Amino acid sequence: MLLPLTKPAPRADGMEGCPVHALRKRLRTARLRPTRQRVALGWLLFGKGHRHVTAEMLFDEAKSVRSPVSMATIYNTLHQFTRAGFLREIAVEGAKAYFDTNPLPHSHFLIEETGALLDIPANALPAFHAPKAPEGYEIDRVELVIRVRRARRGRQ
Amino acid sequence: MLLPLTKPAPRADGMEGCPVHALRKRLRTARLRPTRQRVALGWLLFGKGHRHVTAEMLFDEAKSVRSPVSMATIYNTLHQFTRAGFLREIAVEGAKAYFDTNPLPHSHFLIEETGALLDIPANALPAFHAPKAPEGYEIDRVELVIRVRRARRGRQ
DNA sequence: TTACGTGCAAATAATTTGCAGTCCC
DNA sequence: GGGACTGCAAATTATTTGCACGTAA
Repeated sequence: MLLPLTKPAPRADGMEGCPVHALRKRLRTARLRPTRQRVALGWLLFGKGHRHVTAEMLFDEAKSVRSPVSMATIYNTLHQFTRAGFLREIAVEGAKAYFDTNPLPHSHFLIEETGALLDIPANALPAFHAPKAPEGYEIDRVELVIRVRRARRGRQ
Repeated sequence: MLLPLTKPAPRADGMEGCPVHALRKRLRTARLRPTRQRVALGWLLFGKGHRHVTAEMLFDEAKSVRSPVSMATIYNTLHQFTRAGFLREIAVEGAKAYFDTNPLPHSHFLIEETGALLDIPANALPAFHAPKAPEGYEIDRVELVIRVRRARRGRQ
């Protein structure tokens, strides 16, 4: 939001600039018909650097650019994009689900006052060794969220 | 649940055995009147090793031991206990909130198939250095959840 | 043409709230 | 006795579903 901490990383998925035709192709590859709604949402999601969005944020954004889409379609699309590997769903607190346009494994700061998410730059987080999974289980993914709050009196 | 991975750690909060009078005292210290409902829920929560419960689990348990408590009271009590430092709320996926009777910082395995939480034994997780918080912010807490799933064909 | 998509409205799920009545100090 | 607490039911919030209609291939 206000913090310069996360200069949008260059996209690792070959969708830079994301001209509409590339997006349509990408949708087709995922066996998703490039409908007006999906293209509009894809454009909003992937058109400008990585983002963390909620269904509601995307709904409002679509409306504000005159491509209104129903909530049902927002949810359908977010889940289809997630299944296709374009997005990653992030479980934070509360009922609200976040979707991250960077599907690669990485960690987040959660600003407690606003509920905003911030990528933690890979170089800011020393690698750590995940523990062995319990007997009979295997690790699917590691979710690290560091909850931060405004420091009192500007220190820290 | 079935896994021997987490032998309930000895309680660090002086509530071993948790005789009712100690619980009542503890509630009073937190400026919570030791009502029938709060004592019953405290007994269920703290009476036997550490646990990860949802509001619904606690509701059902209270009913099953013939101390039925309304959902509103379950939620009130869980939040009051959390504010008092007896519990820690854990944000996992989905709308459902978990409350951990171990309020000290520690991490969890999430069994994806069942949604069950498992403490990660401190010695199984090498310490790692948290990154510096963004400018103007300070770290409140670190939440690490390692999502695991059944390994295919018994291997790991 | 026709299977896939979309939008609406109603349904769910988890949680919160308002308030009349109850109980602890 | 009086304020803190509880229970009920209705309200909220986030999300899902069912189904008639629309639209891309």
